[in-house]
Amino acid sequence: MATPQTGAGDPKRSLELLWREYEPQHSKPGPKPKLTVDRIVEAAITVADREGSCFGMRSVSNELGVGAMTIYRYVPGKKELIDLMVDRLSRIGPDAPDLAATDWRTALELVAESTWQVYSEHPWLLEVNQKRPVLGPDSLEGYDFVLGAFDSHDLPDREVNLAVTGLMNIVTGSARQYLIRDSAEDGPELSEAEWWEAQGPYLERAIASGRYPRVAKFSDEDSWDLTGHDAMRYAVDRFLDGLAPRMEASRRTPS
Amino acid sequence: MATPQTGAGDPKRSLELLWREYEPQHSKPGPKPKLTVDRIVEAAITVADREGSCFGMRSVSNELGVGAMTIYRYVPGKKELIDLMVDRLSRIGPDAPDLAATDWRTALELVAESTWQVYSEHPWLLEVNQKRPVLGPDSLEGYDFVLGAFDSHDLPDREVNLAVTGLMNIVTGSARQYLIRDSAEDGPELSEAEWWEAQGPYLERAIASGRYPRVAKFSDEDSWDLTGHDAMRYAVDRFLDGLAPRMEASRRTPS
DNA sequence: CTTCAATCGGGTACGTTGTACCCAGTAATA
DNA sequence: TATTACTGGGTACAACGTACCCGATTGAAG
Repeated sequence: MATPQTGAGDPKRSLELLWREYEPQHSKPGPKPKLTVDRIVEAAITVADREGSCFGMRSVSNELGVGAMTIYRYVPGKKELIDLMVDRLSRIGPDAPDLAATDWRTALELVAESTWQVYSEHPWLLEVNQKRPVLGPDSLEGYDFVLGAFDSHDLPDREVNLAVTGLMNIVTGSARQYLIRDSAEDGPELSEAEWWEAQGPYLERAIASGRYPRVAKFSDEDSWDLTGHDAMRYAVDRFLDGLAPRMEASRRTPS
Repeated sequence: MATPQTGAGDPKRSLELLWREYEPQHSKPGPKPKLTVDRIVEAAITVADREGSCFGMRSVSNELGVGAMTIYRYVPGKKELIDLMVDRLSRIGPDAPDLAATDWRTALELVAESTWQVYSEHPWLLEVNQKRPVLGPDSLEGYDFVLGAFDSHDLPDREVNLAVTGLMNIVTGSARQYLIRDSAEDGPELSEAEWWEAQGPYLERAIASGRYPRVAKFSDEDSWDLTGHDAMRYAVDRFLDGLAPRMEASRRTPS
């Protein structure tokens, strides 16, 4: 229960794993390893997609058909494994467009949409609590990729950083609100409709009490049923609206 | 480990608890209850502030000086308790200003700042994964309070909803990035400085590899050390910049 | 006052989690 | 062939949420 955190136990080992600096060409005694870190990470992602963020290490072992403790020969612990999984999922595909060749706004919208897509496919990502930024090779490449959207502008470096961080945080924040419920409904929890049906009478009574006048004023309309994607797009759109004048002012002249 | 979710087990009981519709005036046989739900919620918040989101039910019992299972006489389970804690923390103080009497922009900035403050004081809130919106009395009152910022405007209800949701998601998203690390460092985890010191060599080597040209181009500056609050403010400011023309266009004439 | 019944707090115990530890088997080197 | 490092598998433990039981307590009914 209750969301223990994801940080890094032994940072040295964790970073070695992230940057794949291990495996001394394997001319050591002993049997050859049956697994690889990458296979474990891939299997763990599969399991997490199925079981949600509360996936168990035993499930990962099972997915790989090995003993429960075998994984620990490759990965120091669950926290480090999650770090690897997170970094893996921020890998950008080979068919990614060149953001530098695109208008800055459509480029950033594209980044937001594709990030949203990743969250849709792996909602457990939103339930993971990273104590420290992971910054593995794939994350770094993703960041580098996004920076391409600012290539033809002279926005100060610091502000570029702020803009990218802000955009990602907007997408992540919106996704958390709306996508978490899609992941791994374990057991006797109820559906969306059932929840609102149960909650309805209480809300009606509360609104009828007059203690929430402003909510009451527009509660009977369908102003409520907005999808998560709508919410994300609205926030991103307003954010980009606000960013626009600064981008235009810093547009680099083609000289 | 790994973030099991917060939803609602039995919705009926959970909602009764949220709306405090229990306790039939106590003219029943049996000993008088030693505790109240509110005392439990308060104690649980104290414990969570100290131990982080991975606080244990036994710690709450201990804080109250009762047996481990006694809490379960009042609250069906941990998930429901967390729901109550979350709702409790979105209560607005009695000294809250009247947003309707304030300029819309400063009003929304105030909302963002005070939300940030709540997260600063209770970082474990950011680690909690709510599967369904809680919408208890305090949350609803908080929402009603925020709606006051739009009183003197004619923005469509749906867009008001989108704007408020967006603002909250921006604050929450930013807070998650930067505030989670402050909560409950349990055991042999390392400090911020140690982490960056350990990560530094890897990043330098990665950047030197030339695979991240854009990151390399502005990595040696101090464009990186932005505080979480800076990041939040930048995102909120751009969002409000983008919202501004729509707010101005919908300003209600004093007639 | 006695009896009944409902409800209290406390204690014990179970299943599940991450993972520390031990052990027998394997393969490269001397 | 003997040595030695390393493998995967199994057992075991502490901590967790919580189901369950039990004696004690207190109001209502006779």
